[in-house]
Amino acid sequence: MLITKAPKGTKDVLPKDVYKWQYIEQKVREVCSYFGFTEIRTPTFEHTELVQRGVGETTDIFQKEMYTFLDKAGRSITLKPEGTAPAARAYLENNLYADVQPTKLFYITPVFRYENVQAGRLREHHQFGVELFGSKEATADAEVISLAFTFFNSLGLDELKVNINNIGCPDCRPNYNNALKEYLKANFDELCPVCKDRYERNPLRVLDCKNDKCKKIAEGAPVVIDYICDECKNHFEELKAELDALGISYVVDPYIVRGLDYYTKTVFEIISEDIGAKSTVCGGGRYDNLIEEIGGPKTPAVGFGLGIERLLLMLESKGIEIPNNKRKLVYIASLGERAKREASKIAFNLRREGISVEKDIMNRSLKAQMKYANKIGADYVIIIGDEELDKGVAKIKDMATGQEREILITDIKSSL
RNA sequence: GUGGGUAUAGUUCAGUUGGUUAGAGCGCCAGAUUGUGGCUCUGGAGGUCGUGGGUUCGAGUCCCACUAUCCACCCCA
Repeated sequence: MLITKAPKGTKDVLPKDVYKWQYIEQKVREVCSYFGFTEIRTPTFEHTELVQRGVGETTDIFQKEMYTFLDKAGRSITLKPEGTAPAARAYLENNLYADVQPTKLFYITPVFRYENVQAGRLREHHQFGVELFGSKEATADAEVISLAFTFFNSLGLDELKVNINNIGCPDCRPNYNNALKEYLKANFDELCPVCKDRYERNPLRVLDCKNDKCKKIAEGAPVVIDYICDECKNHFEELKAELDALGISYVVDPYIVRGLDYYTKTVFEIISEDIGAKSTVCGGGRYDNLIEEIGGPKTPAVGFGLGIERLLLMLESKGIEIPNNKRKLVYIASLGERAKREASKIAFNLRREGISVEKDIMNRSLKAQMKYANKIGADYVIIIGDEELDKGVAKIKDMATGQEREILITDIKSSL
């Protein structure tokens, strides 16, 4: 029973839908090439420690959503829950930082999180992601945001809601953390056990605790953006100026707190209200400490992740049709033993010349073959019976118009 | 981790206060003058009513559990 069911939160992409994925992937590659981003493919699983250092120990992802197991040699392995840490690891491992900078990468990859399933939320989903290593400039942030923007536009999505925020850097975050802790201190005893832990390790996360009491306490808490240092403030202003210049409209949302610990300074997200639960389609930001955190040289970086399943839902809800350009298809209908054999030969030869050809492999009647040809959307049907065979001719029927004419078998290719 | 809905043919769904052989549309297959698709008509195949218990003379229908699935909270893409 269970073996005929894909695991919870996973989905098959069926032949009738594959063209949508191929179209999206094609657009990804196209737009990325315009921006000079090149593709990288990293493994499906990584050492658990990389993921741990990458997304951070205090995140939901690390604490309850990882697919982690021991391999046969006792190594702890985790299916990647996001694409940034693996890309950063590959950047380091392959010394890409030693090449000319910046390094601009993109990827399309499955990611895995053990979550409760709902509309637009799966346990395995696919992300198109982009990582720009080596630049600390706000123009790099804008480059990445504008890439996402252009990508959406290329699919016909233009009324986008881009939210941005700046959550500070290691220099100024402590100021904010202190202010926040000072604020939280009064009600420390009321906090849930998890938040008591967060209070020391990463107080920012207390702000998005699900516990009702914690939420209540967090309501009047100070906002990060009021506490950031001059450098962060300038960075933020520079980003806004850059986006203004590009004509990309955005909203400053001081409450964006991304769910990954590695973010510094810029964070942003692109929201879609109409794909079931209101949700993020694209989320990203700057992470200037991650590379160093996982053992590399201090390297500024910025990137985003974009959920392809959610993107598909969004396109559907907006009524945007994805083009499905089918190839011209020929069906060879045959009647009689000799004609059947001849049909096989003709099909084989045409296929080797780059034409899409189908023929009967079900031993059906001519009528049934015609029906089949119609159902699979054949543009032309070549009909061969023993009568035709004797004369060296075949009938060719244009399925759209219903018109039929007789041609020489040797002329089939030129008649299509 | 929390809450709610649903579970009957391949699919979308009916199924009357529990009562005999569980139905329809679509799809699939086959026929409707001998070698021709779409439209129409006719026929056919296909269901241990999610699984396991219980109540009852009798359960697709009522009760419980489990599982699956959908939706939402939270969080995320």
